[in-house]
Amino acid sequence: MSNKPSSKTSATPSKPTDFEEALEKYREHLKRKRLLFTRERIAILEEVMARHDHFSVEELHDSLKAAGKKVSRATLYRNLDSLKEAGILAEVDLGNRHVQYEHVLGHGHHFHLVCEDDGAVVEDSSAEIEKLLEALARKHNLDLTHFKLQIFGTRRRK
Amino acid sequence: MSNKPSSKTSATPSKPTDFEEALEKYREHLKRKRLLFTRERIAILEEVMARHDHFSVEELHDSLKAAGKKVSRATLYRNLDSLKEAGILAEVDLGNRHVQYEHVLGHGHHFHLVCEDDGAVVEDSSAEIEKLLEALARKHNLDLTHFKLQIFGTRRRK
DNA sequence: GTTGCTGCAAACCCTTTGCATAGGA
DNA sequence: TCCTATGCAAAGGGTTTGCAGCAAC
Repeated sequence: MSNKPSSKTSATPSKPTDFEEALEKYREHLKRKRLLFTRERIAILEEVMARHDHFSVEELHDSLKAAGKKVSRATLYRNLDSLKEAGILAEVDLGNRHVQYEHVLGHGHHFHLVCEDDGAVVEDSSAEIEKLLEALARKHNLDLTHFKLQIFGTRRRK
Repeated sequence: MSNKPSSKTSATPSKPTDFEEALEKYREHLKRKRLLFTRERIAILEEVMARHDHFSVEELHDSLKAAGKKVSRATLYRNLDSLKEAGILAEVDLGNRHVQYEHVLGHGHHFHLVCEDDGAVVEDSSAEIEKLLEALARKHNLDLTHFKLQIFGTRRRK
Protein backbone atom coordinates (compact mmCIF):
# COMPACT_ATOMS: atom_id res chain seq x y z
CA MET A 1 0.00 0.00 0.00
CA SER A 2 2.54 2.51 1.12
CA ASN A 3 5.70 2.82 -0.90
CA LYS A 4 7.51 4.89 1.66
CA PRO A 5 10.88 3.28 2.42
CA SER A 6 10.25 1.85 5.86
CA SER A 7 13.29 -0.41 6.03
CA LYS A 8 16.18 -1.81 3.98
CA THR A 9 14.37 -4.68 2.37
CA SER A 10 10.84 -4.56 1.10
CA ALA A 11 10.55 -8.33 1.06
CA THR A 12 8.12 -8.74 3.94
CA PRO A 13 5.64 -5.94 4.71
CA SER A 14 7.42 -5.25 7.99
CA LYS A 15 5.33 -3.99 10.88
CA PRO A 16 3.42 -0.93 9.69
CA THR A 17 3.62 2.26 11.68
CA ASP A 18 0.62 3.36 13.69
CA PHE A 19 -0.04 5.98 11.06
CA GLU A 20 0.01 3.49 8.23
CA GLU A 21 -2.28 1.20 10.13
CA ALA A 22 -4.64 4.04 10.85
CA LEU A 23 -4.56 5.20 7.26
CA GLU A 24 -5.55 1.77 6.03
CA LYS A 25 -8.25 1.49 8.64
CA TYR A 26 -9.60 4.90 7.76
CA ARG A 27 -9.51 4.22 4.04
CA GLU A 28 -11.59 1.11 4.52
CA HIS A 29 -14.01 2.89 6.80
CA LEU A 30 -14.50 5.67 4.27
CA LYS A 31 -15.05 3.20 1.48
CA ARG A 32 -17.57 1.28 3.52
CA LYS A 33 -19.46 4.47 4.29
CA ARG A 34 -19.10 5.71 0.71
CA LEU A 35 -17.20 8.77 1.81
CA LEU A 36 -14.44 10.34 -0.23
CA PHE A 37 -10.77 9.99 0.51
CA THR A 38 -9.83 13.66 0.50
CA ARG A 39 -6.52 15.35 1.21
CA GLU A 40 -8.11 17.17 4.15
CA ARG A 41 -9.20 13.95 5.78
CA ILE A 42 -5.73 12.53 5.37
CA ALA A 43 -4.17 15.67 6.80
CA ILE A 44 -6.40 15.48 9.84
CA LEU A 45 -5.60 11.81 10.32
CA GLU A 46 -1.89 12.59 10.10
CA GLU A 47 -2.10 15.19 12.83
CA VAL A 48 -4.29 13.02 15.02
CA MET A 49 -1.74 10.24 14.82
CA ALA A 50 1.19 12.62 15.26
CA ARG A 51 -0.05 13.89 18.60
CA HIS A 52 0.52 11.61 21.53
CA ASP A 53 -1.31 13.68 24.09
CA HIS A 54 -4.83 14.85 24.82
CA PHE A 55 -5.94 17.70 22.65
CA SER A 56 -8.92 19.92 21.97
CA VAL A 57 -10.32 20.63 18.53
CA GLU A 58 -8.75 24.06 18.69
CA GLU A 59 -5.35 22.57 19.48
CA LEU A 60 -5.69 20.11 16.63
CA HIS A 61 -6.55 22.97 14.33
CA ASP A 62 -3.41 24.77 15.49
CA SER A 63 -1.30 21.67 14.88
CA LEU A 64 -2.60 21.45 11.36
CA LYS A 65 -1.85 25.08 10.71
CA ALA A 66 1.63 24.71 12.20
CA ALA A 67 2.23 21.72 9.93
CA GLY A 68 1.33 23.88 6.95
CA LYS A 69 -1.90 22.05 6.30
CA LYS A 70 -4.84 24.33 5.79
CA VAL A 71 -8.02 22.68 7.00
CA SER A 72 -10.91 24.83 8.06
CA ARG A 73 -12.44 24.47 11.47
CA ALA A 74 -15.72 23.47 9.83
CA THR A 75 -14.08 20.61 7.97
CA LEU A 76 -12.30 19.55 11.11
CA TYR A 77 -15.54 19.35 13.05
CA ARG A 78 -17.28 17.65 10.17
CA ASN A 79 -14.74 14.85 10.16
CA LEU A 80 -14.28 14.09 13.82
CA ASP A 81 -17.23 11.73 13.84
CA SER A 82 -15.96 9.53 11.05
CA LEU A 83 -12.62 9.24 12.83
CA LYS A 84 -14.42 8.17 15.95
CA GLU A 85 -16.58 5.70 14.07
CA ALA A 86 -13.50 4.29 12.41
CA GLY A 87 -12.09 3.55 15.85
CA ILE A 88 -9.16 5.89 15.39
CA LEU A 89 -10.11 8.78 17.62
CA ALA A 90 -11.70 8.78 21.07
CA GLU A 91 -13.16 11.44 23.27
CA VAL A 92 -11.66 11.82 26.70
CA ASP A 93 -13.35 13.38 29.68
CA LEU A 94 -10.79 14.77 32.05
CA GLY A 95 -13.33 16.58 34.18
CA ASN A 96 -12.11 19.95 33.01
CA ARG A 97 -15.24 20.98 31.24
CA HIS A 98 -14.13 20.81 27.66
CA VAL A 99 -13.99 17.99 25.18
CA GLN A 100 -10.63 16.50 24.49
CA TYR A 101 -9.46 13.76 22.17
CA GLU A 102 -6.74 11.18 21.86
CA HIS A 103 -5.92 8.69 19.19
CA VAL A 104 -6.61 5.07 19.90
CA LEU A 105 -4.27 3.03 17.72
CA GLY A 106 -1.20 1.82 19.49
CA HIS A 107 -2.88 2.34 22.82
CA GLY A 108 -5.75 -0.06 23.25
CA HIS A 109 -8.22 0.16 26.08
CA HIS A 110 -7.02 2.25 28.94
CA PHE A 111 -8.37 4.75 31.37
CA HIS A 112 -7.37 7.97 33.05
CA LEU A 113 -6.53 8.89 36.60
CA VAL A 114 -6.95 12.58 37.30
CA CYS A 115 -5.39 14.37 40.24
CA GLU A 116 -7.84 16.93 41.55
CA ASP A 117 -5.11 18.99 43.18
CA ASP A 118 -3.38 19.99 39.99
CA GLY A 119 -5.24 18.30 37.15
CA ALA A 120 -2.39 15.95 36.33
CA VAL A 121 -3.47 13.00 34.23
CA VAL A 122 -1.98 9.51 34.12
CA GLU A 123 -3.07 6.58 32.03
CA ASP A 124 -3.24 3.00 33.06
CA SER A 125 -4.91 -0.22 32.02
CA SER A 126 -5.99 -3.40 33.71
CA ALA A 127 -6.92 -6.71 32.20
CA GLU A 128 -8.67 -7.55 35.43
CA ILE A 129 -10.99 -4.58 35.19
CA GLU A 130 -11.69 -5.20 31.54
CA LYS A 131 -12.69 -8.73 32.33
CA LEU A 132 -15.11 -7.47 34.98
CA LEU A 133 -16.55 -4.90 32.61
CA GLU A 134 -17.16 -7.52 29.97
CA ALA A 135 -18.91 -9.70 32.48
CA LEU A 136 -21.04 -6.76 33.54
CA ALA A 137 -21.98 -5.99 29.98
CA ARG A 138 -22.93 -9.59 29.41
CA LYS A 139 -25.01 -9.56 32.56
CA HIS A 140 -27.05 -6.76 31.01
CA ASN A 141 -27.25 -8.51 27.68
CA LEU A 142 -24.71 -6.33 25.93
CA ASP A 143 -21.60 -6.99 23.91
CA LEU A 144 -19.06 -4.51 25.20
CA THR A 145 -17.72 -2.24 22.48
CA HIS A 146 -15.82 0.26 24.58
CA PHE A 147 -15.82 1.95 27.93
CA LYS A 148 -14.85 5.24 29.48
CA LEU A 149 -13.37 5.27 32.93
CA GLN A 150 -11.96 8.19 34.85
CA ILE A 151 -10.69 7.92 38.38
CA PHE A 152 -10.52 11.14 40.34
CA GLY A 153 -8.50 11.52 43.49
CA THR A 154 -6.47 13.84 45.63
CA ARG A 155 -2.79 13.47 46.20
CA ARG A 156 -2.14 10.93 48.90
CA ARG A 157 -0.53 12.13 52.07
CA LYS A 158 1.84 9.50 53.33
CA MET B 1 -34.64 21.36 61.71
CA SER B 2 -37.63 20.25 59.74
CA ASN B 3 -40.95 20.26 61.54
CA LYS B 4 -42.79 18.43 58.82
CA PRO B 5 -44.65 15.48 60.34
CA SER B 6 -42.59 12.57 59.16
CA SER B 7 -44.13 9.89 61.38
CA LYS B 8 -46.46 9.33 64.32
CA THR B 9 -44.04 9.92 67.12
CA SER B 10 -41.31 12.49 67.08
CA ALA B 11 -39.38 10.69 69.80
CA THR B 12 -36.51 9.38 67.71
CA PRO B 13 -35.48 11.26 64.56
CA SER B 14 -36.64 8.38 62.38
CA LYS B 15 -34.79 7.82 59.13
CA PRO B 16 -34.84 11.10 57.22
CA THR B 17 -35.94 11.11 53.61
CA ASP B 18 -33.36 11.59 50.90
CA PHE B 19 -34.56 15.14 50.48
CA GLU B 20 -34.20 15.92 54.17
CA GLU B 21 -30.76 14.43 54.22
CA ALA B 22 -29.78 16.43 51.14
CA LEU B 23 -31.22 19.59 52.62
CA GLU B 24 -29.17 19.20 55.76
CA LYS B 25 -26.08 18.41 53.77
CA TYR B 26 -26.60 21.41 51.53
CA ARG B 27 -27.28 23.73 54.44
CA GLU B 28 -24.01 22.74 56.03
CA HIS B 29 -22.16 23.10 52.77
CA LEU B 30 -23.55 26.59 52.24
CA LYS B 31 -22.69 27.64 55.76
CA ARG B 32 -19.16 26.32 55.39
CA LYS B 33 -18.76 28.27 52.16
CA ARG B 34 -20.48 31.33 53.59
CA LEU B 35 -23.18 31.21 50.98
CA LEU B 36 -26.76 32.21 51.65
CA PHE B 37 -29.61 29.80 52.16
CA THR B 38 -32.04 31.24 49.64
CA ARG B 39 -35.45 30.04 48.53
CA GLU B 40 -34.13 29.56 44.99
CA ARG B 41 -31.38 27.24 46.15
CA ILE B 42 -33.89 25.23 48.14
CA ALA B 43 -36.26 25.05 45.19
CA ILE B 44 -33.49 23.76 42.96
CA LEU B 45 -32.49 21.20 45.54
CA GLU B 46 -36.08 20.04 45.82
CA GLU B 47 -36.39 19.47 42.11
CA VAL B 48 -33.03 17.77 41.90
CA MET B 49 -34.07 15.34 44.59
CA ALA B 50 -37.54 14.88 43.12
CA ARG B 51 -36.22 13.66 39.80
CA HIS B 52 -35.01 10.10 39.75
CA ASP B 53 -33.73 10.12 36.20
CA HIS B 54 -30.99 11.79 34.19
CA PHE B 55 -31.79 15.32 33.22
CA SER B 56 -30.30 18.29 31.42
CA VAL B 57 -30.23 21.80 32.81
CA GLU B 58 -33.03 22.72 30.46
CA GLU B 59 -35.16 19.86 31.73
CA LEU B 60 -34.49 20.83 35.31
CA HIS B 61 -35.53 24.35 34.49
CA ASP B 62 -38.75 23.01 33.02
CA SER B 63 -39.39 20.91 36.13
CA LEU B 64 -39.01 23.96 38.28
CA LYS B 65 -41.39 25.93 36.14
CA ALA B 66 -43.89 23.08 36.15
CA ALA B 67 -43.67 22.95 39.93
CA GLY B 68 -44.53 26.62 40.06
CA LYS B 69 -41.08 27.65 41.23
CA LYS B 70 -39.63 30.54 39.31
CA VAL B 71 -35.87 30.25 39.11
CA SER B 72 -34.04 31.89 36.26
CA ARG B 73 -31.73 29.91 34.06
CA ALA B 74 -28.84 32.10 35.21
CA THR B 75 -29.48 31.25 38.84
CA LEU B 76 -29.81 27.61 37.98
CA TYR B 77 -26.45 27.57 36.25
CA ARG B 78 -24.89 29.59 39.02
CA ASN B 79 -25.90 27.02 41.60
CA LEU B 80 -25.08 23.75 39.92
CA ASP B 81 -21.50 23.90 41.07
CA SER B 82 -22.33 24.25 44.74
CA LEU B 83 -24.66 21.26 44.48
CA LYS B 84 -21.87 19.27 42.93
CA GLU B 85 -19.39 20.39 45.54
CA ALA B 86 -21.84 19.47 48.26
CA GLY B 87 -21.91 15.94 46.88
CA ILE B 88 -25.59 16.11 46.01
CA LEU B 89 -25.48 16.37 42.25
CA ALA B 90 -23.28 14.59 39.74
CA GLU B 91 -22.64 14.98 36.06
CA VAL B 92 -23.30 11.98 33.90
CA ASP B 93 -21.84 11.33 30.49
CA LEU B 94 -24.11 9.12 28.48
CA GLY B 95 -22.22 9.63 25.27
CA ASN B 96 -25.03 11.63 23.77
CA ARG B 97 -23.21 14.87 23.47
CA HIS B 98 -24.88 16.93 26.11
CA VAL B 99 -24.33 17.27 29.82
CA GLN B 100 -26.77 15.49 32.04
CA TYR B 101 -27.14 15.28 35.78
CA GLU B 102 -28.43 12.96 38.43
CA HIS B 103 -28.70 13.27 42.16
CA VAL B 104 -26.35 11.24 44.25
CA LEU B 105 -28.01 10.73 47.63
CA GLY B 106 -29.69 7.40 48.01
CA HIS B 107 -27.65 5.99 45.17
CA GLY B 108 -24.00 5.79 46.10
CA HIS B 109 -21.29 4.97 43.64
CA HIS B 110 -22.60 3.38 40.51
CA PHE B 111 -21.98 3.45 36.82
CA HIS B 112 -23.89 3.38 33.57
CA LEU B 113 -24.24 0.85 30.83
CA VAL B 114 -25.35 2.37 27.56
CA CYS B 115 -26.86 0.40 24.70
CA GLU B 116 -25.57 1.78 21.43
CA ASP B 117 -28.50 0.39 19.47
CA ASP B 118 -31.14 2.52 21.12
CA GLY B 119 -29.39 4.60 23.76
CA ALA B 120 -31.02 2.75 26.65
CA VAL B 121 -29.23 3.32 29.94
CA VAL B 122 -29.02 0.98 32.91
CA GLU B 123 -27.25 1.53 36.19
CA ASP B 124 -25.30 -0.97 38.17
CA SER B 125 -22.64 -1.08 40.83
CA SER B 126 -19.92 -3.45 41.87
CA ALA B 127 -17.97 -3.58 45.10
CA GLU B 128 -15.37 -5.64 43.29
CA ILE B 129 -14.72 -2.93 40.73
CA GLU B 130 -14.65 -0.22 43.35
CA LYS B 131 -12.04 -2.15 45.25
CA LEU B 132 -9.92 -2.41 42.12
CA LEU B 133 -10.30 1.28 41.39
CA GLU B 134 -9.20 2.20 44.87
CA ALA B 135 -6.16 -0.01 44.53
CA LEU B 136 -5.39 1.63 41.20
CA ALA B 137 -5.68 5.09 42.68
CA ARG B 138 -3.38 4.10 45.51
CA LYS B 139 -0.89 2.71 43.03
CA HIS B 140 -0.70 6.17 41.50
CA ASN B 141 -0.47 7.83 44.87
CA LEU B 142 -4.03 9.11 44.91
CA ASP B 143 -6.90 8.91 47.37
CA LEU B 144 -9.92 8.08 45.27
CA THR B 145 -12.67 10.66 45.61
CA HIS B 146 -14.98 9.52 42.82
CA PHE B 147 -15.00 7.89 39.44
CA LYS B 148 -16.94 7.96 36.23
CA LEU B 149 -17.51 4.77 34.35
CA GLN B 150 -19.60 4.19 31.27
CA ILE B 151 -19.81 0.87 29.52
CA PHE B 152 -20.95 0.95 25.91
CA GLY B 153 -22.17 -2.08 24.08
CA THR B 154 -24.50 -3.39 21.44
CA ARG B 155 -27.42 -5.63 22.15
CA ARG B 156 -26.27 -9.19 22.45
CA ARG B 157 -27.47 -11.69 19.90
CA LYS B 158 -28.07 -15.01 21.57
C1' DG C 1 -19.25 14.82 -15.59
C1' DT C 2 -21.43 13.93 -11.27
C1' DT C 3 -21.61 14.05 -6.64
C1' DG C 4 -19.85 14.96 -2.46
C1' DC C 5 -16.46 17.98 0.15
C1' DT C 6 -14.51 22.29 1.56
C1' DG C 7 -14.16 27.18 3.10
C1' DC C 8 -16.33 31.07 4.56
C1' DA C 9 -19.29 33.46 7.41
C1' DA C 10 -23.48 33.54 9.60
C1' DA C 11 -26.39 31.12 12.67
C1' DC C 12 -27.02 28.40 16.80
C1' DC C 13 -27.06 26.80 21.30
C1' DC C 14 -25.63 26.45 25.80
C1' DT C 15 -23.48 28.89 29.42
C1' DT C 16 -21.59 32.99 31.62
C1' DT C 17 -21.59 37.82 32.93
C1' DG C 18 -22.76 43.00 34.10
C1' DC C 19 -25.78 45.61 36.33
C1' DA C 20 -29.75 47.16 39.00
C1' DT C 21 -32.80 45.35 42.48
C1' DA C 22 -34.47 42.07 45.98
C1' DG C 23 -33.75 39.52 50.04
C1' DG C 24 -30.99 36.66 53.59
C1' DA C 25 -28.34 37.14 57.97
C1' DT D 1 -28.34 47.46 57.59
C1' DC D 2 -24.88 45.15 54.82
C1' DC D 3 -23.71 42.27 51.36
C1' DT D 4 -24.71 38.45 48.64
C1' DA D 5 -28.04 36.37 45.28
C1' DT D 6 -31.27 36.97 41.72
C1' DG D 7 -33.32 38.27 37.12
C1' DC D 8 -32.84 40.15 32.85
C1' DA D 9 -30.68 40.70 28.74
C1' DA D 10 -26.59 40.90 26.37
C1' DA D 11 -22.15 38.75 25.54
C1' DG D 12 -19.29 34.73 24.98
C1' DG D 13 -17.33 30.48 23.09
C1' DG D 14 -17.61 26.30 20.90
C1' DT D 15 -20.01 23.83 17.21
C1' DT D 16 -23.06 23.53 13.21
C1' DT D 17 -24.94 24.94 8.81
C1' DG D 18 -26.12 27.20 3.99
C1' DC D 19 -24.21 28.16 -0.04
C1' DA D 20 -21.01 28.70 -3.92
C1' DG D 21 -16.92 26.86 -5.77
C1' DC D 22 -13.75 22.82 -5.97
C1' DA D 23 -11.99 18.21 -5.99
C1' DA D 24 -12.60 12.97 -5.81
C1' DC D 25 -14.11 9.17 -8.36
